Amino acid sequence: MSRYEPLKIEAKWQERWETEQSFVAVEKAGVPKMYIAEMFPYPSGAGLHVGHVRNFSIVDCLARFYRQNGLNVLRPFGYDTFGLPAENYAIKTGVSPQEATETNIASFRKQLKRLGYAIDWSREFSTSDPEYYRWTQWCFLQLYKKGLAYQAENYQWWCPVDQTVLANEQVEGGRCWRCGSEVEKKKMKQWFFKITEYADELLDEIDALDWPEKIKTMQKNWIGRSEGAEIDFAVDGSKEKIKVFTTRPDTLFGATFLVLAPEHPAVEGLANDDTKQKVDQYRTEAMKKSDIERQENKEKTGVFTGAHAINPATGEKMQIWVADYVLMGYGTGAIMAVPAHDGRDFEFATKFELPIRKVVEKPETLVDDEICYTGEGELVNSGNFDGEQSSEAREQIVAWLEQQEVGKKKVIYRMRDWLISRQRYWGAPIPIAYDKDGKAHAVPEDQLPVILPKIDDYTPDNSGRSALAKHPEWMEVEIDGKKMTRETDTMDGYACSSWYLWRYCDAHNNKKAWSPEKVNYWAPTDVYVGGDHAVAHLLYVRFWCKFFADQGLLDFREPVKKLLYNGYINAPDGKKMSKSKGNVIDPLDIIDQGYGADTLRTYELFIGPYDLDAAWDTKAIGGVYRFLNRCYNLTFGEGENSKGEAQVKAPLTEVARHRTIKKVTEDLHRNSFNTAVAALMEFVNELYKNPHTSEDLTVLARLLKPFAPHLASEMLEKLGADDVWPEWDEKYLVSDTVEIVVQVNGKLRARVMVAKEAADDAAQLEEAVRADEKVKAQLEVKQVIKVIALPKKRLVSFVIK
RNA sequence: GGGCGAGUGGCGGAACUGGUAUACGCGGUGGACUUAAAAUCCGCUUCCCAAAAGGAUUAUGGGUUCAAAUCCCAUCUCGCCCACCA
Repeated sequence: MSRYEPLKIEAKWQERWETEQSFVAVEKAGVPKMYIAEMFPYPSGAGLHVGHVRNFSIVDCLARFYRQNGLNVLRPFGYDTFGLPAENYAIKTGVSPQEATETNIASFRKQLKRLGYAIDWSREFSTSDPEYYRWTQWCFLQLYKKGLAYQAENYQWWCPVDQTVLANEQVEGGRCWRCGSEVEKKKMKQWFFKITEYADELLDEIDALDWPEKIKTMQKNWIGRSEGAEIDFAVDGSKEKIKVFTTRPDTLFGATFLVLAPEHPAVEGLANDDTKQKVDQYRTEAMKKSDIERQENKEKTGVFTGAHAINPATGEKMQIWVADYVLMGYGTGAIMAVPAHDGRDFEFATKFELPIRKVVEKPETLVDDEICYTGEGELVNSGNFDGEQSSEAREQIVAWLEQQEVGKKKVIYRMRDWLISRQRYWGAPIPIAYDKDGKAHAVPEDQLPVILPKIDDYTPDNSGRSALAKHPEWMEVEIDGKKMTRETDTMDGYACSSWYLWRYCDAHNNKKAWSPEKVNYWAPTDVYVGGDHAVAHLLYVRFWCKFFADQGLLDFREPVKKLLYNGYINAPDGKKMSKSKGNVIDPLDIIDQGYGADTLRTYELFIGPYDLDAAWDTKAIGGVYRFLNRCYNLTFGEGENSKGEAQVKAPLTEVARHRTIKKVTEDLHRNSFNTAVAALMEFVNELYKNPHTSEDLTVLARLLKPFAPHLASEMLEKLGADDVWPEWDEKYLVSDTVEIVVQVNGKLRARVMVAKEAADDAAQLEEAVRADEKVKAQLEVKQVIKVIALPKKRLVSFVIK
């Protein structure tokens, strides 16, 4: 008898798939397509880890499942290669990012092949290929042409360690997402993509997406739409006006002072001789503080500017203060303070003894002893608006302000435009050059790509520019006959990953970024699988999709139909795997220990629901190996461990077979991989116990193939069968007699076998159940008040007294 | 502080629409095979009780229902996201 030797089987099938180019996808008119992808990885020097394997195995399982179901499947693969780690590695070791990336990709590719993934390798690319970033630069130019790529000088997040600016999305709790160091504010001229242009659409279409609620909520929070009004407050004795944003214009009559952010440009002109020194000192100190420090101390601080504003509703003079609880980055950087109806204003007013005026009456039903009431209610002390409901007064007051031209309705977003300049070498150069007056010009499309030159010293020079600035020979360029200087910033890596899903559909087009026919055949991506980038990447792809749809280059406005967000694989102790802790599990080690790729893949799908984090269990993987071994023995064994081929048709396994087909099929449709594997295990246990047929084994192998493709292929070859996904017949799932559960006063008291015909009718069912001895004994002494017979649920419930 | 989600054996988890709680796997344990071990195969394994009968049990306390892990309310715990956002 032969033994299950996964490594041998796997090498054989991997070689065959390679030579036969088994997974090359071709557009086929009239055949339903299925485009499945994972979020492409950054190929780090550490190689694949088990977290990747989980992510990729989900994709592969679905891709193979749909392929077996006759769909035209696209399952591509690529690499997100630009980024800091390669550059920092280069600075440390002198190995160029180009070289390191190539080496890393080679090892990733080797590992991926050893996992037996059904990848269309003909479409492979990485974002640092000039032939790829040529089109990333082209995308930039399209945005530039439409005014959606622009330059602005402003305070930006700056990471002093990585020496680059960061997008808002890359600042996590005041720290750099890459290196964890505290970020600073630095005033710089930078490139932006105008994602806010699409803020409303990005927000409004979230609800319709078949994405996890968690991700949808995060995106909504991130966009952070708020509706309100912008109101002008005249400065007393000056022509100056201060614009404030408020979501509660209904409380305007209760605004008793204004507060400006320390960075607010108007502050300077407001201070008088008496207050100037104090104001300047407060501003300097506040601006020195990092955001983390500002957040740590929530005790309100602030200074009076000495100036007053006029409340446009009451005509009253109100003091103008400076305080750091007002943020320059949100709204207008100035607020009207309504201490009676805002907690923060209340705290501030109490501390500095500023007036508090109630303008919203708490509904009497509310017995709330809070002095500051932030809810809705009837307006008081509000002139003509007294007696209105606050929720309705909002509109009325705004209309009144609009009439007097001192305010207007306004919607603002928490989301900022996307800052894409990076002062680093290892990224796609921004295709812009400056003339001698410093004016920006687009590099003509026929001069793309702007090649990232090979250099020796990658260290930024501390000037706020990338290492490219040290190469004047590269920076010089002639455009339309004029000498110009190239932009030395490169693009955020997220720009590169914002369109790769479409490049997969037409990966080697050297005339265009993609041909719309090909992309519109495959895309949008039907299933996109990842465990990271909940906001940034997934928001950017949606943004570019809408933009390119508007340019007529895509027929769809949402790039991802279904998003699966998989959980992490943690170390056995539940902690994150990390190199420094030395608790990393190497997938190749597991394979080479003799378990093989099939066991590893199946184990990672069996470990738990795909969307939850799971802890690696070194022992549990043995259980999956035993299961595959049993599959092998059923097919290749000579009877020692199985009951062999049945001479007659075996009704027992027939039922189990159809039940299993149904269960596995339905489970895969709802992405319940762990229960699908469990169903296969049950089926195998059944086959061990009962005489079975080669039909049983064929079905087993077909159902097993998405999980353990090598072994399943080997089994199918032996059985002389194809891998077409089997169908179940409901007729096998109903038997002549059915088990009826009998409950008495809600408790399970008996299980009674009843003929199916009788069980299908409520009256007959009750009669049949009452005939049972055990049930009789239960019902004998007491009076039956109510009987509920449910044929469909196979249940009878008695209530007795 | 606000929002969302989750709490089921020794462990990972199953129960999809309220209807047999604890599938499947790990671990544990008993047996078969073996001189022995490994591998393999076959049992048992939520808890209480010597066994059966029986009882209890899905974080805790209430409620709705003939029937609740599932629905509702409150409390506790954990996780994630947002957060001086006007």
